[in-house]
Amino acid sequence: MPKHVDHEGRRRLIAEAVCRLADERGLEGVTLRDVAARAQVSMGAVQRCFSTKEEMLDFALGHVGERIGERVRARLVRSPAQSAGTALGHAATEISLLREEHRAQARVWLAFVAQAVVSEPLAATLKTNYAALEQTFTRLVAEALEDVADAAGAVTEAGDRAAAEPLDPRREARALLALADGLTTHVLIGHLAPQEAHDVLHAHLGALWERAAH
Amino acid sequence: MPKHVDHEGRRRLIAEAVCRLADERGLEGVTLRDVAARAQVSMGAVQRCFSTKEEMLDFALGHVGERIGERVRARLVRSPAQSAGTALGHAATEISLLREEHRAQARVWLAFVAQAVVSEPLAATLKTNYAALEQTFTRLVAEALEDVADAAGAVTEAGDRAAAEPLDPRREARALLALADGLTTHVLIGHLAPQEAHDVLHAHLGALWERAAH
DNA sequence: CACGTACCGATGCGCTTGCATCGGAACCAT
DNA sequence: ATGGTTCCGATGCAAGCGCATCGGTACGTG
Repeated sequence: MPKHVDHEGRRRLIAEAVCRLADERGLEGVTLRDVAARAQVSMGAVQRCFSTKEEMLDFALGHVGERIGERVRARLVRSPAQSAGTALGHAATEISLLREEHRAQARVWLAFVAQAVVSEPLAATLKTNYAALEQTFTRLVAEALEDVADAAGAVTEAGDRAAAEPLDPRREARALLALADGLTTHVLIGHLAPQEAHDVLHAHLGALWERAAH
Repeated sequence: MPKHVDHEGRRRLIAEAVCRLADERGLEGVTLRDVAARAQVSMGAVQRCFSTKEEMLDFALGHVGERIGERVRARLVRSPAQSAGTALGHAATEISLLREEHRAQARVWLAFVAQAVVSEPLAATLKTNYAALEQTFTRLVAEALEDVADAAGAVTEAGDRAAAEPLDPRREARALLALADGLTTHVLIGHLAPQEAHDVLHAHLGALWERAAH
């Protein structure tokens, strides 16, 4: 058995080079040669790790998706003492990628989303990620709504609670996810300032609590 | 004075060819040769209309933006008899590009948004369009909120009206716009069905009326 | 210590891209 | 008619692309 290298590690290394390039010049500006140069490996090494360019991009997308998912999860375990409501707020803020240091991730994400519209493998990877996020957020919303409803119920002693439209946790999670994505996009193209997007997002969450409490 | 051709008309013709191609293969798949072929003109004609490819894409983006803006405006004047609230609902539905026949426009729009992140001219064109949309929606939201507040005020006779967080029309308009964009994106990549996105959007609007009426 | 195997980096190939060039066709004023 | 001007479509060109290939190198085993 001759020489052995850490293939998986190299794949991740290359994936991050892809991300850095996609951040700077967009996905169109990502070429095998530039990726190799940025990852400090030769072009042959890139080709041995991924049999085709699309496979490389797909892996890079999965890599970014994992990082984002990890960040949300990390944020949740980092602030467990607080209420489910604030946890949801933190998760939503995290997923919006509004902070300057995550702007690059946001650009990469948007580039991949646009590409996924015309690339079936990318779309599949993307859908898996969104499905996981939706599940996480649905759970968070459900917990937060229960908390608020309980608190309100204790105060009004189970008073007038006949919502015209019942709050569906999954629907609210979907709204939150879509809103976060839309805000991220609008910040990226410069239509909104990060602070403005943050305000909109938290106003939406505030409205959600208000409705939950009646 | 020798031969003269309708330059502006040809530019629009080419812009629509660009859109058809961007819909099918994404913006990366748009080449001068394919555009020329699709628009039934020679490559030289394309080059005479636009001095560079980026200028062509920028014009095409402006073209799409106009079409979308026009559709929203047309929808508004088509249903003037109804309340400001339903008008806002129609406009929001229209801007979400959820209907199958507008899916192509949505794909093109998303492709341009992604490209604008790394292209300053495209970003400028995009920002202009979003600014106009935000203004339109802010006005619609303000009118709708007034209507609802008046109606609620008449019933409760100016009763308990101390919103914890006052409804800012512009902020609500921004939320609506971002939500619509996010939902459109999620439909495009197949994460949500059009019907599901429609439900989320109208649930959001419903919540807005509920809050406005207290 | 030497052998064979698995990896590496460089180079080549065919193709496509955006853009520049140019001879000829089409038009309007004279 | 006719001349001059404007437009057109084909072709050329250099650069860059993804991918395939191949001799050399370094490693782990017998």
